[in-house]
Amino acid sequence: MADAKLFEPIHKRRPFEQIADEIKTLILDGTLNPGDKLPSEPEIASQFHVGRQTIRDAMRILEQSGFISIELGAKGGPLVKDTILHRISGLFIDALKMRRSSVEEFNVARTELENIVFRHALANADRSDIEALAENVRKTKDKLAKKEAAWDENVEFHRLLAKASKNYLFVIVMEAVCAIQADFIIGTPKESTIDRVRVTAEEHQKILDAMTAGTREEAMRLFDEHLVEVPAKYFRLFGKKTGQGRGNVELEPTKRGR
Amino acid sequence: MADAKLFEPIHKRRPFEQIADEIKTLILDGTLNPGDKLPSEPEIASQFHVGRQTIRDAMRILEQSGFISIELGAKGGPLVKDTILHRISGLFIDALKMRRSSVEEFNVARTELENIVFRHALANADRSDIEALAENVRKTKDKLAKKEAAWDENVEFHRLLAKASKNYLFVIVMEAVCAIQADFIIGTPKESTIDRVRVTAEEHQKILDAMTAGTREEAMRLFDEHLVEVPAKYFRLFGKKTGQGRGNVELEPTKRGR
DNA sequence: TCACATTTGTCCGTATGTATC
DNA sequence: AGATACATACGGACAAATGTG
Repeated sequence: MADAKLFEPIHKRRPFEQIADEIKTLILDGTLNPGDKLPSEPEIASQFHVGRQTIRDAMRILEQSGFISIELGAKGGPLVKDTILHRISGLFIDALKMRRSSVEEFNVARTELENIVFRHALANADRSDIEALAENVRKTKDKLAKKEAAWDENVEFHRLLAKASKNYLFVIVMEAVCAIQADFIIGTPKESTIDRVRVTAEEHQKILDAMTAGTREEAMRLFDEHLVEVPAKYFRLFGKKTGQGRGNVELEPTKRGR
Repeated sequence: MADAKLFEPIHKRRPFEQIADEIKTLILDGTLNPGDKLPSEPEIASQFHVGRQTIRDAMRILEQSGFISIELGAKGGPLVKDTILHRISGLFIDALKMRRSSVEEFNVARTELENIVFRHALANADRSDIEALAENVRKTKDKLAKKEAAWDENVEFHRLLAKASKNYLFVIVMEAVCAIQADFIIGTPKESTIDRVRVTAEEHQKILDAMTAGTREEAMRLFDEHLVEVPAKYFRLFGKKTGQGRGNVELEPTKRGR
């Protein structure tokens, strides 16, 4: 009897939230699919019998939740597009910045998470996964031969491992881990980058070889050694001001050329 | 030379996005803190020299990103409030629904993640963490004595373990895991719930005892046994329609009493 | 190259619902 | 109960961007 749900309706759900929910449901249940174009804002507004402003608020929610993207111009408008993973990664970074989380914490968690994902990739990878990993290493080496950095390809290797684990939760978490690391890496001296990428690519090759021809233990050992820590000196997740600005705050106006 | 970043500016950053970013930066760098009240919409609009609609769009973004909440009425307005974890959890659920992820996948990932977090909690928990866990178990038993379900308290036990791991990344991930599980649990027959909660609370007590008085191995064994799987029959993450509705789609109007 | 149509982005004015005093 | 202050919502208008003829 005395369950929860007794004190639910603190405040009514706002109309633009309801509309966002309805459209979100249409996407989740497959009525609308990625690639589908939604009607224009005035069109949706008239169909829901609300004003344009309400629809715009709903569009902001759907955009921020990673369900749609909006394109400008004549053939533009709301487009169903799944960018949820990107949004999750962004919120992870925001959360860490908000809590002033340290790079040491990240290194610890990343090591644990990557190891789990690799174990599952080792157990569940099929032929197409191995092929994708091989193709990734090949592409990376091609780029390196042309003196290109190929940082993205090296990160992609880890994403492919997550995909090979056959567990979408691992895919989500690994995507966030990669995004956080990329956020750290920005600002790294470029001279060291190309060499670092080369070493990493070599290690990826050896890990892949061990996955196909070697033993499980060997593969896990190589992967363990592969997980170098992000140096603390590249830590740039905010953490300056102490925050004494309580109460109402004056905002700085933006400069907009009009 | 031929780096990435050549094809960056697909579309310019919209004014309401810039404003959302500026306010977000003020929060992240500590100029604005949780509990601070932002000026009213017209006030912010005049400070940025833009119209109210632009500010409203920015507010929607900040709200959806978990940085502010908006309160109605005279003393209302935008309020800095960190709900990022809640937003991340919501996006996790959305992502799983979008990919029609199975409950088996969730069980596998949850087991792995909870085990890691528990190992780190075991290694890093301090006196106050143990005390918080003990208090949680005590409160749960009190509620059970009064025939109340106390489901939330049992979930909270796992959140407290994540906190004890001293790693905020684990806190984030565990929060998401708990939220996903709660999403599954909705719809579970109520008769079995109260007994289930009682068993769970007993196991929590034993785990806590092992953490304080027992051996590390014993604690981990008990925790392993504690992680029962979410039965597949409670799986209710969508997955019906096949999605043949390509092209422009007619939306259903909402019924609004006016 | 030059209009033209379409759609989002933006602004203003006004009205309503809600919470505080 | 009434006044006040705020977000929410409506309608109309123009500017900016983009694709088309």
